[in-house]
Amino acid sequence: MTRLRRSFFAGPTLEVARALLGQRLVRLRGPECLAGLIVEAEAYIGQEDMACHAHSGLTPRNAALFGPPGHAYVYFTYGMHWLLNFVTEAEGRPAAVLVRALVPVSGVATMRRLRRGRPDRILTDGPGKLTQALDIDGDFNGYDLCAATARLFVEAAPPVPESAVGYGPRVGVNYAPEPWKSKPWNFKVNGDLDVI
DNA sequence: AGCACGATTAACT
DNA sequence: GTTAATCGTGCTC
Repeated sequence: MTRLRRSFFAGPTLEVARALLGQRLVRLRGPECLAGLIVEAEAYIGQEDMACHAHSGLTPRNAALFGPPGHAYVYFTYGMHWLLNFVTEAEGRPAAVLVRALVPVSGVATMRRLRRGRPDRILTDGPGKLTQALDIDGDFNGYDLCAATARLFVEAAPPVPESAVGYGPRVGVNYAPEPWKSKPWNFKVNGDLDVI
């Protein structure tokens, strides 16, 4: 399987988010390969986007957002959860795609253990859950997903047909003013294909 | 130095 | 449907 290259992540964030649906997120952990197909993603685009962490400028926390595309932006929230993003567009322009849900395809036994024996259907169906299942934390903030030796990257997989894609407002950003609160920048694979 | 809150989850009623 | 958990960050004093 071929890995998605930096030129992919350098594209417009909405296109990248849409195209990421169905692609395979791979996390090599020691001798193991943990992987899942991306079934929900969300775009955060630029300093003008009041729901984007970059809205009030560069800080130590969000620095990776301003960095080159194809790197991870991983941040800590609610005092307990790590969330994984892929940095997009040109270096200096803060934009990213939040990975919100996966369908596990490899290393499921390990994911169950990392998720403390929870049922398979809730292993990776949320942004904080999938980082737990794939053992992704702040150590991956700023990580280059396109490096030859990367242990976290995205592999090309069959694209999801347009008929299976749902568009909606982003989750958990009700604090943001309009129009940002209602931008339909959440992309998800409709139910039936969740079990590929 | 102090404080309010979050791109969430899980365990309640 | 409601709420506790839990702490780094960024803003105010």
